[in-house]
Amino acid sequence: MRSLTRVSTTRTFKRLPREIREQQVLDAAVRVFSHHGFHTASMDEIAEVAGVSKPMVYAYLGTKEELFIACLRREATRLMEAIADVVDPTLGLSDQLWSGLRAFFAFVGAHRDGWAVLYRQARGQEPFAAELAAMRRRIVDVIADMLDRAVRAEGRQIHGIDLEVSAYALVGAGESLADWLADHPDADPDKTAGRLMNVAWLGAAQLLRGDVWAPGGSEPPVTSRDAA
Amino acid sequence: MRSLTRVSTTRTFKRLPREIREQQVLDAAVRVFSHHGFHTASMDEIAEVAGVSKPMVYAYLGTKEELFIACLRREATRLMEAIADVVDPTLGLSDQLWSGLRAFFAFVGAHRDGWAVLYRQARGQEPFAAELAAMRRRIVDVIADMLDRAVRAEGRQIHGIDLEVSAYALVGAGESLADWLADHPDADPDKTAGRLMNVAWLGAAQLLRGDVWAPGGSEPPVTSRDAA
DNA sequence: CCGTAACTTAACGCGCCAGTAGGTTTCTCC
DNA sequence: GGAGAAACCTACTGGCGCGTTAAGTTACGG
Repeated sequence: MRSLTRVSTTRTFKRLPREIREQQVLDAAVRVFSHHGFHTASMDEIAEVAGVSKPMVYAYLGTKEELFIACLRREATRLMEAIADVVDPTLGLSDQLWSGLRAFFAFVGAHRDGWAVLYRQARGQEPFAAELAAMRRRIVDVIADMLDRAVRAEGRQIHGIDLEVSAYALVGAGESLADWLADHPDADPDKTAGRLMNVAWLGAAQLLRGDVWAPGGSEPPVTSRDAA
Repeated sequence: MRSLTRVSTTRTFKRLPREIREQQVLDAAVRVFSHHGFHTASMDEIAEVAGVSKPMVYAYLGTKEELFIACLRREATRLMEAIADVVDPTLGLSDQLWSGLRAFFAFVGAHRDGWAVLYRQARGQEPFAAELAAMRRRIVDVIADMLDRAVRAEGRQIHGIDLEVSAYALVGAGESLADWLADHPDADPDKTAGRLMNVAWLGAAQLLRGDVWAPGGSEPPVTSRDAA
């Protein structure tokens, strides 16, 4: 049974070391996953986009699920490193936050596909959601710690869970704006970071000072304003 | 060809009007979708959980995709109504926000599955993400409008896109905390709402006053470019 | 220029699941 | 009490895509 294998193709196949191939496959996988979603994406398409045959994908990266996890880890690591490279722990809280946010939005602006995989895909699909949640938890803890140190530096204190929830809100706002950024290619990452600082940090600064919003009266909750 | 239909089962099946069955199926679908995700969930399981045979599901709610959309719409409608029922447009901005947030978190606390479907599932799966995005867009516009009116009431003005992004950040923080709430069954929805008010509103109040955060040494990030 | 390892194409099995065909039981209303 | 509709079932099927294998082909090292 003669199978019609391409006989006279001039196309020549570069032989590349495994590491490079793996990165190419991961690149393709991130793109395909981000466009189609985990389940809808097909391994055949990923292989094709990577310019590699399907058995290679399986040989190097394993099953579809393992491949997706590899994508997750790579993108998350890149993101974390991009931020860690830039944040200077000797600086003040607001400066740390500012530089971190700038790096964060810059990364998302430059890796929209990766962000889509991390944020939109992994969050819902249960095997991965847990892993993703653990990563976010680490970030939240870092932020909460920063807040805590800043508060203590002012000689005051905030209850742990309040800190955690505040940090969670900040992280959530950041993720949400990142999502917005991913959908607005013309938007400027730096400006987005600045806007988030405006909304979030001004509020956080109040918190650090000990100002608290109270639901009681119907008056504007403003803090140091001439009281009504 | 004899098909072995159950002949002598004593088990009798309650016959219920279509409307009730539909709700039961939707309840089951929301539960299953929220646990497994759209693709991983099987129609067989939904039917089983609903206590109904599969053809019933198809007869009443249509295909899997249509069923999911029905879930989406029902949960979203419930959520919107829960909020709209409570917000009094004659009140001030902060009170509207506060009552809206309370209703929002109360709903999420009481309908965790529904929230999971709306937020974690629909956001990633492409046919639905667009629909969901449109809903969020409406909410963002409402918030941005509230901010805008409040700012104008103070005789000032904020550029449209800044308003939009600020509103987006607030909504994102809210969604994120709702997510947190869904994972912490013991947490108190009202307290969570209060914490978000603390972080977000105090910051927003500053914004309304015209205060702008500026990075330590370098250029100012955003809003009122009166100076530069 | 030969052997070997990196690749390829081209199948295929198999499980899973959306969706359907067709029959049976209860309700309703005249 | 009977006819027609509406509620409900069991049991199949068709297809798709993961994961794998078999057999051939090209490059590279010595």
